[in-house]
Amino acid sequence: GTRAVNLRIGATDKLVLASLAKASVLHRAGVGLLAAAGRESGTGPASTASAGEAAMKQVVSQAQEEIATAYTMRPSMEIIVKALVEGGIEAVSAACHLTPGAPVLPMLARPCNGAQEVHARLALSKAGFVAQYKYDGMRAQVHLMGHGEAKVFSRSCEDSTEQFEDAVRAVSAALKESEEHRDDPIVVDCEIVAVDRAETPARILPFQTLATKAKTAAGQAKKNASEGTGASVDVCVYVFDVLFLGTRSLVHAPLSERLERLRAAFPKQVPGVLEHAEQRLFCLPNVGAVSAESRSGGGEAEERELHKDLSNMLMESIGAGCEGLMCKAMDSTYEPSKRSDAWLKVKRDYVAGLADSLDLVPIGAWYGNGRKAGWFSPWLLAAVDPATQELHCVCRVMSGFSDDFYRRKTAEYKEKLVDACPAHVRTGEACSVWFDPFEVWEIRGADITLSPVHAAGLGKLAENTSRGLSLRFPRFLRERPDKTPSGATTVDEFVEMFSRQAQRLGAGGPSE
DNA sequence: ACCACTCCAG
DNA sequence: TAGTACCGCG
DNA sequence: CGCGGTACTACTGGAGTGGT
Repeated sequence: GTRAVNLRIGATDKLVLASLAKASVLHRAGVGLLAAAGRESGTGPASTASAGEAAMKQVVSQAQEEIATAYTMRPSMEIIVKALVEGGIEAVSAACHLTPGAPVLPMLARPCNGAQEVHARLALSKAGFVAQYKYDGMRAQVHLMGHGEAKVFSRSCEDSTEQFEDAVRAVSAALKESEEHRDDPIVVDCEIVAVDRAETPARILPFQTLATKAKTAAGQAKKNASEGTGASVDVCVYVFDVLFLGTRSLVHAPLSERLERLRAAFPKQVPGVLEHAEQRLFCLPNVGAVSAESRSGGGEAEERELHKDLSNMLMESIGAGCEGLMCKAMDSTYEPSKRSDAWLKVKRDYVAGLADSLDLVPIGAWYGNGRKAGWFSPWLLAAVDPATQELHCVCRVMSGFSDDFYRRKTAEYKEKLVDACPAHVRTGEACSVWFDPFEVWEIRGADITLSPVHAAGLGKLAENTSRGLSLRFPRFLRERPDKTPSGATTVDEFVEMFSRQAQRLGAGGPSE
C-alpha cells in the first residue's frame, strides 16, 4: 500500500493553503462583481470576459504564492486562517512573522560539483560569497526565547528540544559571553555534530556515531536505569546563521549582516561545545564598475587563485571530517524552505575523483512498486572474494537508472533467473529473484558504513567482527562491459577503502 | 523475550 | 539522503 | 519548449511501540 503521511508540512497542508487563497480571492471577486453588476447593465463582450478570467487566474496564483511564502515563515494554519478571515490576503504576510519559539522552514542548498561551478553560479554576487564547512550531523534551529525558555527544531521542524538539551545549554552559555546580547532572544541555524573532546581541537566524529548515540530523553532515562552509564556522545554546535536577534527578524537581511550579528552574539567560541562554522570569505575578481566593458578580460590569475583556494578548502574540510563546503552569496537573504541558487553545496562525492566508486555485481532484485511496477528495483549488488570465489552483498541500489535502462535490464535479467540464492553468494537478504551473475556495474557512494545486514568484509574488520560494510547513498553510474564478475571490486579492497576512510575520520566510530 | 511495524535522522 | 519523472507555467 | 517545483521510490541505521 502507499503511505500519504510523509511530510507533516507538505502535501495536505499545501493543498489546503492553495484552496484557502483561491477561496479568499474568489469571495472578494464575487463581492466586487455583485457591486459592478449593480452599476453597469450587461455590456461586457466575450473578449473582456476572457481577459478578466486570465487576470483573475493571475490574482489567484499570486495570492497562493503569498500564502505559501507566509507559511514557510510561520507554519501555522491557525494564524493564517485567522488573518485571512479578519484581514484578507494582505493580512496573512503581516501575521506570519518569525517569532522565537516557532520554527521557520530551513533554507536549502543546490548541489554543485566543484570550484568552477561555484564561481560561475555566484559570480553575480557583488558582495562575494562565503565558503563554510559542511558538517556531517543534524541540521538544527535553536531558539532561545528569553527567561530560560528554549526550543530546538529539526530539519523537518519537529520539536527535538528534549533530544538536544546539551545543544541548548551550549548556545545559552555561549550567548552569555556577549555583552550586548546576553539576554536577547535569538534563533540560530546550526549543525549538531558528534565530537571527541579529548582532542584539541575537538575531533569531529562520523554521522553514524551521532545517529546511534545521540540521546533521546526516553532512551537516556532507560539507559541510566539499566546500566547507569549513558552511552551518549558529546556534541558540538556549529553555528552558521542567525535568523532572529533581540527584537528583530533577520530573515530579510543580507547574509553579510547576519554573519556580523552572529559574531556579535557569539564573540567567544567554546571549543568543542559551540563553534562558528569554519569559513572564508571569497571576493570575486572582475565584478563591479570595471566589468561592464571587459567581460572576460582581466582577473584570470585571480580566478585561478580562487579556484585553487576553494579546492584546497574543500580538501581541508574533508580532512577535518566534514562532507564538503557550503558556498553562499553574501548579498542573499534567508529564503525559508527554498532550494536556493544563493546556497550551493559542494560535496566530496559530487566532485570527480573524490568519490568512493565500486565495481559491483548484480546478484538479485525485487519487483518495484508504483511507477516502477514490472521492473526490477531495487537491485542487490555484491563484491567478490577471490580466495573463496564467493560474492558478498554490499548494498541495494535503486537510484541512478533511467527508465530505458530499467526496461532493458529487467528483460535481460529475466533470462538469467535461477531458482534460489546461489551457493557462492553470501547475503542475509531475501531477494524476490536471484540471478546467475554475469556483469559488473560501477556504483558510487558518499561513505562506507558499518552494516548489520551486508556481508562484505564480515569478519575481516579489526574493530568489529560482527559487522560487514555497506555504502551510504549508493547510486548507479554506468555499466562496465570491460569487466566480468571475477574482476569486480574485492572485499579486501573494500575493507582497505574503509580503513582509509577511518583514518580520515579518526577512531571513535560506532562499535557494537 | 522477541518480532513486526512506524517514525525519524541523513 | 539520492535521482528521475512529471506537470504546469510563461 | 524549457524550466522549476513537486512527487515518487527508494537506502542505512537507530528508537520506540504494541502484539504474541
